[in-house]
This record gives sequence, structure tokens and C-alpha cells, in this order.
Amino acid sequence: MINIKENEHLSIMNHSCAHLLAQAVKHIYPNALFWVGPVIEEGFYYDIDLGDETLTEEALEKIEREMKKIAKDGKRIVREEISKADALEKFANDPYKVDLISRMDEDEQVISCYTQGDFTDLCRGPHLESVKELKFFKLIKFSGAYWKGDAKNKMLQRIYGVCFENEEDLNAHLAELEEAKERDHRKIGKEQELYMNHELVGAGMPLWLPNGSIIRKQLENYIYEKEQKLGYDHVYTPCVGTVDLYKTSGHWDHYKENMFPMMKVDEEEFVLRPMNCPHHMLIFKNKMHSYRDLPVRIGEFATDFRYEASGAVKGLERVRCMCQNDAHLFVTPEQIGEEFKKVVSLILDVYRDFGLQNYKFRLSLRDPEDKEKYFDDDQMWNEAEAKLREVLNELGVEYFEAVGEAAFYGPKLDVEVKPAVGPEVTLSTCQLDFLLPRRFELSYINSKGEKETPVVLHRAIFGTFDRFTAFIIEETKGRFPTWLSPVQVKVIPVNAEFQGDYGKEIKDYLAENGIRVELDDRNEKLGYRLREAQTQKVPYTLILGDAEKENNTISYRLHGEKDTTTLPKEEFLKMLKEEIESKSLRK
RNA sequence: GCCGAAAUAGCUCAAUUGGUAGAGCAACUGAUUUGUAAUCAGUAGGUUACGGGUUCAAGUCCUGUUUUCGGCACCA
Repeated sequence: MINIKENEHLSIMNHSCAHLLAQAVKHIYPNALFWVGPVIEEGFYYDIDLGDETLTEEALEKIEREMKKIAKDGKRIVREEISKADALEKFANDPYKVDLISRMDEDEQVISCYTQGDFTDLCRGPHLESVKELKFFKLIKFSGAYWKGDAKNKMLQRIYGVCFENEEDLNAHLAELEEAKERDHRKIGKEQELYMNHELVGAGMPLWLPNGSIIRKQLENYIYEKEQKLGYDHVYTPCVGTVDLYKTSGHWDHYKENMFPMMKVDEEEFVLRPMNCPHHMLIFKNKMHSYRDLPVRIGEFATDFRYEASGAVKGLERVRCMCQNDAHLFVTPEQIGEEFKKVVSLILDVYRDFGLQNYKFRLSLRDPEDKEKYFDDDQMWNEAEAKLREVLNELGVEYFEAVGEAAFYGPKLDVEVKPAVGPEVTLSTCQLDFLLPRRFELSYINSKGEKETPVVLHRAIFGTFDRFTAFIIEETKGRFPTWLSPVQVKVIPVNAEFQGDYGKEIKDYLAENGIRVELDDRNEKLGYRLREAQTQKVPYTLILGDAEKENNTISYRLHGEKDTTTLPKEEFLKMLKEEIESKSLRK
């Protein structure tokens, strides 16, 4: 997908198109007031106050027609510079413009306006020469959006659109949007029976169906093995904790709003846990630790519950019940860098195994101005942030910094990915924590025989199994590598009557050797059964006729390919097993 | 949570201004016995998400709830 914001000409074009949109809206809704209309990666939008009016699909079409009309008329776009005082006077009746102008820098005394025909908008520019250059655009969608992005403010109407230089690019873009819907994990999840939801179970509470459960189990086994080799100790802990546990950790004060409400049993107060840190802190505290034991790495596939806003839940990506691929690493201050490095290396290793390339590392730092949101210890923050940067540079990892995105208790490194539909989400995370060990009064004995407080690294490589599965579905478009495929082999005898027994024999042979195999000996034509195997995206389809039966061979066809290969069954099994064990990616 | 939209058979969708809820696929039964993406015929399948209201009459209009979708906000 073309990133419009990064292409200078397209960027200018889309910005001018945003103005064209505003002009058209003004023609149809004379009382409309305009906030801002920036260019974004996928095009542009404009935030508009329409008073009591609400938009509809029809209104959007009408606006688009009006835009075409204005563009065809072909007025020039004229820049004019006026003083701040003049601007305030000119836009005196527009509270949004007054707000914008009055918040501009003191030294910015000249303000630019752009006029096209009967419409003038405050704007830094630059713009196209004329609106007649705008020919290939489309309004995509509309929605509400809070003024200044603050939920305490009034909600404006936001219209999204996109503009290109020619029809081909526009059509290609629209086709890509359609294609994205096709690989949406919610669509594939339903088609391939990976998971379901039910309103009686509740929003954001997915039920993993047998097919999805196979994938999840494979992911669990995969990461468990990796973590074992890296010295992690896996544990099981309860999904509930007392309120006091979360008061001790501090989550009760900072996170209560996002937890399911407290439940009272007799006189005790419990909550469903939203994270596992407190439990793992107590496991660390269960015995004395020497500096020689550290790092201690406690891992768990832990089910957590978070009361996500109703408007936020989405498929397997944003849920209220999730399973974290969680671990807490207890380290000495000196070990922070080395251990952080190991985590980042593990992330890179895993992403390589899955062939993932479209992700970004985000180093989330505190906003030093915001004393409310962040644990107050300047030295701790500065040292920790410097340490993380140092390791990332050492590893040569590309990353960007996000001020104000850190957790309350420390800086973190997140991996951001873009789902088929919707904004970016965090997959992997590694967070530094100086606070929780203190709150739980954790200690280890250092080399001088003194008690010292360890530092904790929270980390989740897959993030949650739910979200990672969603992402893998979209990355593979439902064509999972063989090791993850719910069904790895489909056996189809040409004729059930003549080769049915042979089909059963082959199926049993593969199943006994640990292959996930299904036999389709229904009384249907070969083409019909083959088609179904293809639409289900089964990696290997075996076709067994008289020739195969006589020679004790199998003929296989790879998903998406037309030709078949004939092999003795032992050779096929050997090949398949190698592919599965090496976790090969699909070509 | 907020601004909008939507919910009809297992799935994908129809159903003029309010006037007998249909189709394709899937399922089931039978015929057909198949060599690389859909064989034919028949059968069954619904309190139109759930509650309340308006009306002679509601899938359709009003209203509450739930869920879903597009965004926004949130994401210790």
C-alpha cells in the first residue's frame, strides 16, 4: 500500500483534496465549521462540526459529487498571507479557527490562507495550483472523532478520503482495501472455523474452535520450547487474586477502571486478574535468592481478563479474556542490558521463524513533563532509557522513540504491527520495572552478603496468543505453514469403492505417524472434493487412484499448485515430517 | 465509553409504499461410481438477535437491551 504521507506530491494533492472536501461540505451544509484536515498514510480526513446534522452514505455521495463539480470548474488555489491580528478578525465568527490561531507560536506573526473560488481556509500549505488537478479521488468513510482527540471534548464528524494522480492508482488502492477485508482474521476465522463468539458468552470472549486450538497449541509448544532452552521456568497460577494483592502491586489505584468489578465472597474481595506480575513476584519471594541465581525467569501462559471498552473489542485482536505469553525476569541492575538484549534477540529470532517483516520497534519513553502519569524517579528513568537505547543500537535494530508511551513504572520496547483493518497494535513487548520489586519487597543477596532489590523485566514475545494468532492469520491469509495447519493432509481416493481401502490405509499410516490428516471418501466427484480441499487451504492433497494403489505410492498436490508428484508413502512421510519439524514457511 | 451503521435458515444474501418470509451453498435422502476447483433430483431447515409499543396487519415504523461493523477515545 502506498504511504501517501511519505510521497511529497501525493501528500500535497491529498491536502488540497481535503480543502476541496471542506468546500463541498460548506456548499451543502452552510453552517458547517471546520477543524483540521491533515494528510495521513491512507489519504486525508477533515474534522467538521455539522451542528445537529449527521452524515449518511447518501450524504457522502452527494458531497463527492459536489467535489467533482467544483474541481471541474477548476478555480485556482491562491495563497494569501495576513497578520495574526487580521486573521483573528477575519475568522472571528469561527471558534475553531480562533482556537487554532491563538495557539500559534508567538513569533509566527504571518498566517497563510488559501482561497479557491468561494472558499477560504486557514492553512500552512503548500497546495496545488488549481482544484482542476483533483480528478481521481474517493471519499472512503465517515465517523465521529473527538475535538483535539480528547474524549472530554465534543465529537466532530470526520470524513476520510483519498486522492491519486491517475485512475489506475486510485483503483489499485481501492482494490487493496477490498483485499485487506479478505484477509481480515475475523473473516478467515469464521471460514476456517478457528474461533467463534456468542452473545451469551459476551463481547470480547472468543471461543477457540478445534481448528484454532490446534494452531494455538502449536504456538504454545513452539514458544515453550524456545523459553526452556533460554532458562525460563514455567509456572501455573490462579486467574483470580485478592484486591489486596493488587493494592500491594499498585494496580488497584492505577488500573482499576480496566478491571472486571470486584467480587465479594464471604468477607474476602477478589478480582479477575488483568495481569500476572503480582503472582510472579510472590513466586520469586517464595525463597531466598543469591545473586548467583539471577536472572530468575518465570514464565506462564496465563489467562487474564481486562474490561476493554465495548467499542474496542475486535475478533481475536482486542479481547476481554486473553492468554499472555508472559514472563518476568528478575535481574541485578548490572544484568539489565544483557537480559534486555536476550529478549530482543528472542523477538527477532521468533519473527524470523514466522517470516514476519512488516513490524516496527517502538521505544516507549516517559513524558518528563507529566509527573502524574509516571513513577517519579528522574535518575531511574534517565538511566533505564539510556540503557535500552544502548542495547538497541548495539544490536543494530531500527526503532523509533515515542515520548509519553511508557508504562507507569518504566520504559518499554514494543513491537507494532498493522492489522488488515484498523490501527496498529502491539504484538511483543518488553518493559523495565523498578517499582514492583520494591512494592513486594523483593530481594536477593549480593556478593557482599547484603540484601538488594532486583529489577524486573516484563516481557511477552507473542504478546497474547489471541492477538498473535490473529496476526498470523492475516499474514498468511489463512494459508498456514504446514506445521500450523489444522489439517495438514487431505486424502482423496478417486473412487471410494475401488480405492477407499487404500485411502483408509494411507490415512491411518499418516495419522499413526503424527500427521493431522483427513480422509474424504464421500461419494462425490474428484473435482468437487479437490475444490473443497483447495478452498480449505489444506497444504497437501493426496489423490489415490488405481495407479497409486497398485504401486503402493501416493500422488500429492500442493495447495495452490496444479501439478502432482508421485512418491512412495514412506518418502512422502519423510518429506512431510522434515517440513513440519523445520517449521518451514509456505512458498 | 462516544459518533454512526447493522442484525432475516449453519453460511452468503433477497423480500415494492407496513399486507402469505425466499434463493444459492452447506445438511439430510435417493440416483450417479467419478483422475485434478462445484453430477442430478428430492427433503428438511425460521417466535426475522432479545424485550416493549404503534397498527386491522410489523422482517419493515417507534423504543429499550444485547451483539457485530466503521471510526474516535482508551490500551498497567
